Amino acid sequence: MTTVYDIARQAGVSTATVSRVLHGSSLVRPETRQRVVDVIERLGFVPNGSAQGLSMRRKDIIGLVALERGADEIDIERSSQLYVDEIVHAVEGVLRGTEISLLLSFGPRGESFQRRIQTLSGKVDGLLMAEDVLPASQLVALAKRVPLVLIARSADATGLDALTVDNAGGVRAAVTHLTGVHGYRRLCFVGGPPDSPDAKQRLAAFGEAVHGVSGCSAEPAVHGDFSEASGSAAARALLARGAEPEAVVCANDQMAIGLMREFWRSGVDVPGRVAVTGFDDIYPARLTDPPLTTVSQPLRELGTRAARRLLDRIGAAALPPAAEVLPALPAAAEVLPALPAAAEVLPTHLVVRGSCGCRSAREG
Amino acid sequence: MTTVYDIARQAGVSTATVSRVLHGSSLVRPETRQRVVDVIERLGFVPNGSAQGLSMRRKDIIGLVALERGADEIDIERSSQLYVDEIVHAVEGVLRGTEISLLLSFGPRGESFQRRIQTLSGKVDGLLMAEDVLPASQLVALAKRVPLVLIARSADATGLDALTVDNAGGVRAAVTHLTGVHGYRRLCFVGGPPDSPDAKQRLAAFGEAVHGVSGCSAEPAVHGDFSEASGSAAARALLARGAEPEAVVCANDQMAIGLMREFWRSGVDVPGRVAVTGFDDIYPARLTDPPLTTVSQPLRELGTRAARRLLDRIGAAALPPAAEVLPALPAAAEVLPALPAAAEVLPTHLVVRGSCGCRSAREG
DNA sequence: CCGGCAAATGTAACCGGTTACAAGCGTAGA
DNA sequence: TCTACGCTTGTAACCGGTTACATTTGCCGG
Repeated sequence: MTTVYDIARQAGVSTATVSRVLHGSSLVRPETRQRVVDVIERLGFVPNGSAQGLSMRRKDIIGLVALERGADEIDIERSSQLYVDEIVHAVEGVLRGTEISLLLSFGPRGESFQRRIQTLSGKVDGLLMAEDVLPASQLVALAKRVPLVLIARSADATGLDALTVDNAGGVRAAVTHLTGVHGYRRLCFVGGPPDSPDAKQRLAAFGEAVHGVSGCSAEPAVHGDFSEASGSAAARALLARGAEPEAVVCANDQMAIGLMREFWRSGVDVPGRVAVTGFDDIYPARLTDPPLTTVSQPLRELGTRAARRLLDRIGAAALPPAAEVLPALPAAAEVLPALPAAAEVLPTHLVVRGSCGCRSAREG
Repeated sequence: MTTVYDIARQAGVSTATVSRVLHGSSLVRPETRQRVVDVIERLGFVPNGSAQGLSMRRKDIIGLVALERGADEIDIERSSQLYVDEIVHAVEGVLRGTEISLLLSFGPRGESFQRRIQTLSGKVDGLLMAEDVLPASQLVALAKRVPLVLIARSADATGLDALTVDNAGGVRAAVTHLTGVHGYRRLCFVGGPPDSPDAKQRLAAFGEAVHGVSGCSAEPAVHGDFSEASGSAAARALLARGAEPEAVVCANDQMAIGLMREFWRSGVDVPGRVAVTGFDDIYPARLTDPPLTTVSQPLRELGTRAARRLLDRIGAAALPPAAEVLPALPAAAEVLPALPAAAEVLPTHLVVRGSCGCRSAREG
């Protein structure tokens, strides 16, 4: 491979000058610069990232680590990753105005993945980590070596930067709607996998919310794994109980969709006989029949904020002007300058469509 | 940050020994190894990726570059990226059995993105590149510096490794079904953006396929950008023409969904009045009403193969046993050992559901 | 008790950039 | 003509690992 030394030789200058040209230093005489640029272009030279990283003590790479759930499943169940994908794109969007690139790693949780994360942490300037990939102890150890921002982490990781969405508020809004507007009293919750902090929070919030409504009872929850298949299974479990509930609150959209389809197959009318709500507001939620009433979470915003927070921590040189990157929720971001490690909670909101019993045109 | 020198000093050995321990060399006396390991664990040492990369002439990172279409759009139109996301996960899956990690970069095409790719190419051992991100000339230049595998690239990049799906065959299958089974004769194509090689191939194939059926006519195509919104627009354009076609073949599912929804709003029955087909078989295609008849492409397979091909090129040390990673299409992969640069085309197949006019239970 | 060989460990060069510091050069002012 | 100063450029150390080669140590048979 060609190196700065090659360039230097061919242009008749020293490597220092080549380096200056590469960085647009103003200390180079225009004609010298031109000579160097010519050679660089002719040889198609691109500096070695490792050498640069070593020398500058800065790799211009950040990492994103997340769980991969049910990766080996046979079918298209992939869509359960929509969550992560959305965040990936949001982060990438922030990085776009930057020299920094994104290194990512998904894994099934376990020792092997933990080792992967260790290695990865040596290749990056900072790390975004979603959900409970690592135990809290390892997290703080890691945070000592490399800037770390947590996404959708359960509350155990105190003292670290963390972003979450208001799961409790979302579930509360759904329950309030179902009980207040529609008057349902016998509700049931379909929960997610135990390794999801979001799922846990939603379950807990459901219990409390139902408890707060007089005459309202929570039937024993059914538990799935966020996949559509597990939603269908939940529906069957519910039907097997005999008297199904008036309304089912699902921990995510995926399962709500599976549930509705299974009900449909069994001839159970939604929302006539059973009302259903989801959580996430993923794209297909608008497409189902009836369209799904669900809690929308600001995934994009979550990713964007997490990325910006991390870059701040790293002390990234070139943050884009920040204008127009965060059109929504304009305040709060400016409160950060002091940058105390802090947990930030982003709002969620109920999107009322048809599956709760509300009349709705088939609109998005 | 702690370095091998720190470890060496504290363990009372030389850096060479530390390095040997890190790599599990058998030349270290067990008790010495233990002493070093203890220090490493106590200090939470992780080797600096840049230094390692520089020294080993190998960064253990590969890159994935793809277009980000309509990134700035206001709404959830994100789902048009489903294509890339699927491939990302497939590639990640291959890398999981490896020391290598994935660096990715999406961008809107243009000079700024091209510079980003240059920089990125200095940070990786190899590159996967989707669609027509770079002009062919730059591609060959790039391929000289770093192993390169193309995904869904148009045919202009000859002599380079490339993976594609059989777009023509898929469209042909759809047209054959619509004309043969259902007897439609007046067909129309809704095309994708001009910067998508897939879109171009599908359009061309449509023309040829229709031409091959006697009495069959192709009405002037409408062009969208792969987004659902542009599908709706296409529907309106079609309706404005007066006599709508008997069947509409869409270049992707996204647009087919938008089209169907717009038809529904306008009271045009699908498939009663107009039949519709898509391309891709993304997850929501099963959920629409009627469920979408579409051409399925093996995205996962595409990503997996591309990744393996690249790793082969790099000469990656630790490829997983290859068993069980590629359950489908078992042959052909073994033909590679010689590794001539080659274009490989993966098969597509028609998934018949309801939107073409076939009776169908609302199953997946 | 010693030469010789194998195993274990250390020394130092090298990977390819960056940059503090030194040095060269041209010109303006004395 | 000489000095000083500013603009360009070069020299070489350093970033943190790896590894060829040299060296030390331990153990064997002679």
